[in-house]
Amino acid sequence: MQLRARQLHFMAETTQKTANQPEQSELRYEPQRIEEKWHARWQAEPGRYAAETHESKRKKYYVLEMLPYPSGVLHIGHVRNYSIGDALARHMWMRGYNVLHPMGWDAFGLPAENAAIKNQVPPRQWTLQNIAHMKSQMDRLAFSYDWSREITTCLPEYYKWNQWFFLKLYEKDLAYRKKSKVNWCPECATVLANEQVVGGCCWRHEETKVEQRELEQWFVRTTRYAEELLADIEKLERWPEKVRTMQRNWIGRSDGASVDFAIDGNGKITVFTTRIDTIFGATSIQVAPEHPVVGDFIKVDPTLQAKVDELVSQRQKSRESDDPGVIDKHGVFTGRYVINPFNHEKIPVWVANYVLMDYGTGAIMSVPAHDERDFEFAKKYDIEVRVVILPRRSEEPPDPGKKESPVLPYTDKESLVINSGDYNGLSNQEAIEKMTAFAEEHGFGKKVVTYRLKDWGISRQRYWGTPIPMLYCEKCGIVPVPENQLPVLLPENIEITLQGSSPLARMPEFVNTTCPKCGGPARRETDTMDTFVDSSWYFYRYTNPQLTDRALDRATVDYWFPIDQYIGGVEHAILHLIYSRFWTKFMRDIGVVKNSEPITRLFTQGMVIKDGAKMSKNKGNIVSPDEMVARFGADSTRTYALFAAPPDRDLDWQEAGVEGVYRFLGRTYRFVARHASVTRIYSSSTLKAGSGASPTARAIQRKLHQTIKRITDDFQGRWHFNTCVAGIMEFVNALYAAEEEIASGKFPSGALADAQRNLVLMLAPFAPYLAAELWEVLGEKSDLLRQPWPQYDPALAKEDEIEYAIQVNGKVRSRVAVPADSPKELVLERALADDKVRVAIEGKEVVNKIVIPGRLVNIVIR
RNA sequence: GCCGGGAUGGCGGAACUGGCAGACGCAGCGGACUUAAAAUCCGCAGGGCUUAAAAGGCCCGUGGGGGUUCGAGUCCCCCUCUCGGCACCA
Repeated sequence: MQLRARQLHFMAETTQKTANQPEQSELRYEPQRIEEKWHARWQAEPGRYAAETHESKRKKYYVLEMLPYPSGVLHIGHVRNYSIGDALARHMWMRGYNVLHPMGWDAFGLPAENAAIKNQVPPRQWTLQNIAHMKSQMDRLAFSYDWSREITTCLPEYYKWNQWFFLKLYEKDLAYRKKSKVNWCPECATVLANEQVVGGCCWRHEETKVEQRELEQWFVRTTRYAEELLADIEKLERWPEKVRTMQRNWIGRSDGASVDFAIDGNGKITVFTTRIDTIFGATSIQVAPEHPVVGDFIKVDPTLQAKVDELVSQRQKSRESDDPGVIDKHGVFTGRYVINPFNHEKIPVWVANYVLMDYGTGAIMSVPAHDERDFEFAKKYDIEVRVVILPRRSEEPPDPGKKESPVLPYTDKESLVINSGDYNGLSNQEAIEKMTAFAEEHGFGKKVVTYRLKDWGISRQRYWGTPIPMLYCEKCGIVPVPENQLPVLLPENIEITLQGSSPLARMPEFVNTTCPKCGGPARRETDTMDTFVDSSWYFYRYTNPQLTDRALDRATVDYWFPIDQYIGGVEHAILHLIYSRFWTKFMRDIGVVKNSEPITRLFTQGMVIKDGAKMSKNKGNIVSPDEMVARFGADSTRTYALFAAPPDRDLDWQEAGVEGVYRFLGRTYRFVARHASVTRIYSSSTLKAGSGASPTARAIQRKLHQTIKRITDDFQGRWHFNTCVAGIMEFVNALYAAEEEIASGKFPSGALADAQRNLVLMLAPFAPYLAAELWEVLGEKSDLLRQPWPQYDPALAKEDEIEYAIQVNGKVRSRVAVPADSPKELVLERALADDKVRVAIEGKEVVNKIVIPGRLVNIVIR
């Protein structure tokens, strides 16, 4: 507080001095003065960043940064994310696009409940306070958001539509209720989605082991769209390959067959396999401990129970071990047998700890010769290893008795099926086709496609979320809340604890209601929705957030969608982005939108690192944006966030680096302010090459157009904003180098005006405050945001003369300058005439001469 | 284990399609201005050898080893380390 007061006092002094003498060389760059002045002006102009309607004649551009959780304060990671998006938005505005650049709040979620318990503040109040503060931080950083479109997911105006969409999901049989084992985080006291379990622990509490509980849950049938979600990844050409791969793996399609093995006695066990071609090599069947058949077997042989329990506890232990990767394989022989439908052999049934109940059928056929896991298991329990496939037709079959390792997959065309009755001599692919057909024909198997993707469990036993709009009536069963009764309001004034069931369940006035079907007593669903529901479709709502009679307006959505550019952390590569893609497809199928994918181009920025570690509260290496803004200004903070590293890479935050950017902005400010009087009078003019104009001025102009090209290209392509900023620095350095001539008055005024105006325009996306100030200093009244982006002119960027490096055998021996566009012959002639080159090649035989236009000459001698 | 990034001066990074490695910035050193300091402005700066010194010259150098090429930080093969994701998926 004290420091701040002193700072302000000091600034007041200098401000007065410079205001009276703007041309003095001791001009100071005072970001606080400049930024507070423009901040006040812009705050008084709320419509400043508003997009035009969908009837606009301009081409649309929808740029979006992932909406934050209102935790209380912005951190540097946010600043980086938004600085990238804001630079792009401002650039696109200047390019004449109708830009949509909205912001909102992912405002439901557990931290608000925790804060409520800790500080005795209602979640709503806590959340809204945080939002107000973070919004003011964003404004201070001059992020160009259209706040008229702001959404806050915890407000009924928004979550009403979550509920409406849920009813639609239910109508389409895309939402269903089932009793299931769920991941339970004791710390959160709630259920976690599979996606929220990281290495057996809660994604929020990395130290907390997840438990299994059985509960009635609402699920969304994401698996119905598994195939389309997978196939459409191919269309996402402008997404990072990394994210596409992660999604492909997450969906995890595998093509195979199910095969029924008749149990010796009665019943059957159905296995899933991708390698039916190896079925003659199956020497046992393995089932998951949870497989229903295990219960049946136990009824017959109760002694089995204890053995299976032991197996399960072992698995639990392995899961809790530090290295969850490779666990020991354990198994229990059930004493029972099944019949292989292909060779009618009797093979044993085992219960194995590595077989997963929730993938495939929970049962596998074990082919030790051709699968590493099966091999390991077979060796341990002394089960027969039978080779049924050879990698090449030429190879001799190995002696199975001597085998020390599995023969492994062998899926190429050269493979050869052996020891398999009628199928001997086929390739692996042919065998798969024929065997599957045979199984289908005889009714004991069929072609099956399985996915790793599971349905999305959305029930949360928490208070601070969207109430699931369903009722339970004694007579009618599950009844959806009628649409005209939405929203089901989340009650206020509730006592929040982290114990057991949902806080809502302890509120009779919420729970007890009447059934809309029969009028009898009914209970409300007391679980709330996973907050990923809110973020699955929020970006659509930005197109028309004020609508009260429907979620979206089709014409408006069709105009803005898909999102042209989405920017956020890679940590959302799977969850958020798969749910969002799913939701879009679902909305398309109920006619709410027409597009099948929500996002055209995705950009995932790198993490912010400090002192070698990811910035986090735990590590105590948090940098506060407020502090940076107070010390160096918002412009320096933003520009540094872009300058320190390319946006897709991790960024090492160094305070000295921010100071460096601050110095650069100061240099820019002083130069422009010092020579503003010229620009205020003269209009910009361009110099023609070879017109006898000042060579210094031509050099500046050349550098200017080279810089314009560099930045313009980057915005459209690689986004290496670090080099864009470096380019502007170089340009400013060039202006300083020419300052003596400029001060002397020999420098053409029109050219100086041109350089200054364009410098400010190029700066505008990165340092909006300084750019606005300098624009005004240059006597401009117009809004910089709507100024056309500088036009690149190749003729003006072109060098008159090019310096070639002259190599002899690949080593630079000399340099010669030749006029640009010199023919190769001339360049070579000059190179060979060079003294140093002559010395280097004297008495040697020149075997090759290579001229790379505009770059170098390489003379190869022997 | 599998799938992706990455490794370049004291530090962050640049070199976009194989063509002068180290742009730009930080830290450092020297100078100008100043009574002085801060601020500012100008300059130097990968390592080594040669030289009284400078200029100049020579050699080495992009995690390690090999290869392709007139030419490799960039392409190919093998390896090391590191970060991120997934992990018994049948």
